[in-house]
Amino acid sequence: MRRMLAHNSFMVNSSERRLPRLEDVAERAGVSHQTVSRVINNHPNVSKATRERVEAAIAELGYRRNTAARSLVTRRSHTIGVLASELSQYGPANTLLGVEQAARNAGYFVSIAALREVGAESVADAVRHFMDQGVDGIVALVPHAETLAALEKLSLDVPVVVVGSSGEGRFSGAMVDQKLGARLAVAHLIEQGHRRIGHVSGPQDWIDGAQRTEGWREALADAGLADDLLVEGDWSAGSGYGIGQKLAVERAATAVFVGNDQMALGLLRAFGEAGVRVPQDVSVVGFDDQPEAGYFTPPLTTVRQDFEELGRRCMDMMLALLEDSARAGATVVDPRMVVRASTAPPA
Amino acid sequence: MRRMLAHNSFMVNSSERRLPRLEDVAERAGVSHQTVSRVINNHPNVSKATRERVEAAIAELGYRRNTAARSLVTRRSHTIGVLASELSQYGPANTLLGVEQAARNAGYFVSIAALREVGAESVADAVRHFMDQGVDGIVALVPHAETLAALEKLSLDVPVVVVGSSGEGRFSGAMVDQKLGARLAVAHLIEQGHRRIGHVSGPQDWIDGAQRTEGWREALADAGLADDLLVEGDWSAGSGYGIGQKLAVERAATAVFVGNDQMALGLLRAFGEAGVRVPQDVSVVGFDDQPEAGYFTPPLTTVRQDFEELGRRCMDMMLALLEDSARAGATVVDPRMVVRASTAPPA
DNA sequence: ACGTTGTTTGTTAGCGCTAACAATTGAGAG
DNA sequence: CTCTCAATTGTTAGCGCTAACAAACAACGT
Repeated sequence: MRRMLAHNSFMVNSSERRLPRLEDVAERAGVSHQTVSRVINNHPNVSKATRERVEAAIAELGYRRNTAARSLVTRRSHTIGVLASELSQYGPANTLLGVEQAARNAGYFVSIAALREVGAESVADAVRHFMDQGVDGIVALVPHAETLAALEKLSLDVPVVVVGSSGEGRFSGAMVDQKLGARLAVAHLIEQGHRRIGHVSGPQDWIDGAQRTEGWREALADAGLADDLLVEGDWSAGSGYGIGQKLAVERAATAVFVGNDQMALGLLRAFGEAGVRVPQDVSVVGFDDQPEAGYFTPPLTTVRQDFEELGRRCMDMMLALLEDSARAGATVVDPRMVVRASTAPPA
Repeated sequence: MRRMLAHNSFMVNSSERRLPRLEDVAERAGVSHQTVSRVINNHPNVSKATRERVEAAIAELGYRRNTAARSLVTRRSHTIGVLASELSQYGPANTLLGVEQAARNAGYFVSIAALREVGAESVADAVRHFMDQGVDGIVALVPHAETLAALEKLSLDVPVVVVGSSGEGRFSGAMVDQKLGARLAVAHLIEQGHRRIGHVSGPQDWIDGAQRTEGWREALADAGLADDLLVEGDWSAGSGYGIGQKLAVERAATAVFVGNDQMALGLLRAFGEAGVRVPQDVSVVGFDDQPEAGYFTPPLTTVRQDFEELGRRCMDMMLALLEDSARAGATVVDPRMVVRASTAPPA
């Protein structure tokens, strides 16, 4: 008891010269360092008395295991790499939060790598970065089909969970059922009596974009309606605005299902400028339900996705894979309608 | 040359049993492992011939340095922890991207920890997480003054860079000049002839919120105008909507400077419903210039901040601190006005 | 020729931890 | 009172790397 080390929970790290090691704890508890190792790793064969003595010593010294040393011998870094593009978007950002939460709860670290651009080289670069770090697994938040394809071409020796994939490829996946969401949106419009239902889609090379369009098409087919009113945007409010200007002139549809809330915002703006009233003249449905959607002009009917839940599910799946690398599969989160003022029966 | 290992740039990791080590490279190049270490660490005293031989061997074997082993001996993880709250918001998310970009370019890994709630215990928890991981430094993306205070109370032995702090505390900081941004916004309104300029502020316990309010106050004082029209919101569109309803009844101001774009959206919505025309009856200025701001009804005049640049500056500062821990200070990014249709001279 | 530099390379130890094995102890059966 | 077995604890080796030192070698002036 040469020196008294603080173990106040608010004192995260003392300014001592050297951090205590297993050996220091062992000495203090009067056991071997291996016994201390057993205690911190919850090995069963440690007597209760010893365990308590060791735990006391750990608390007194404020001992924290050295991750690098453990990684070196176990070949496990307890780090999950999150490969993300479009992290500034509402969806991916919240998914990341879900992943982080679940990971930290499970004792894992979360490392991120943002994709600078879409393309195989950029993906390979990010993956190399993760391999250098020795991540135990990779969660791919990659909405582009191309990115996913590039990832599948790489020969990886860690498990990969893809967000937004149905898990039919090489990797496990967790996804919000985009097709279902689109069908809900279109069903809502049909229920209100709409027969000419257009679609402002997201880019079709995005997995979610293609899925939503497919759902729109299926719902229309089920109802015996035509699926000829389709325009492709780029997710941005600006593209929605441009498309809205055209649609305002054409006036072919009484309702429009828009691929995301941002494009819907642009559409509403264009309609407003052109004197097309929403919902009296045209009904508009968005997708995502970002927090602002309820304050658009008019408040937007949209499809809500629980991105955080998606992230948590992802991490759950990753943990399962890390325990038993044989297992794989997919988990699906259901979206739901949020009806606001931008939809109404046609005139 | 028993086995031929691929070193195709697309093959990130072979499925060999064991990854090659320094020793393997050394053997192949006919040198000692230490010489290989010198090559990969760019030590000067290696002859050109040897260096080339070693580099060839590295490429042939696809050797990648084991981070855990290096960390164990150097006590450097080459990892930066980003402590973030409100990561789902436009600003912090983009700042994170800037940090990630600069970090990866500098050969650093980026680990994240999201704050589950505001409060000292949550901060201590996240910091402990980072210390367990052995991060070399922490970038704090913490907009609450309280969070920052909690962080300052901890005794940390790694450098900390705070985003949004002016660097006058214990830590270095990188910030967008919020006060200047607010002054620009108010100056723009004054220039248009407004004399009664209200402010819908963000929460005053947020650093940025308080700064913007202060800037509004100063600009008014400089012009000899009253600063009595102040209401505090919570950054959300919903709070902006509620406040907008009240302001629409009171009609005390001819112009409103709103603390962020989202609250401005809510305000516009409330004004629209109440028949208050923007900008004819009231001018509105936002803050942030998120991508959608140009498509509000009407398009929003606002103050643009370059969040990614902020993130990059942060990381630059961190790198400087890591090289020379004595250095500290602050770096400031200037915001700029983006004038759109929501502002006009008073009637 | 000689020592005296400086440059390049090799050897050794050890970072802090866990896995594998070895040793010790105690309890119960014979 | 020994023997066996299981439970508990200790000992040893080594994960892959870098720092520190040692050795070898060349170049140079005297």
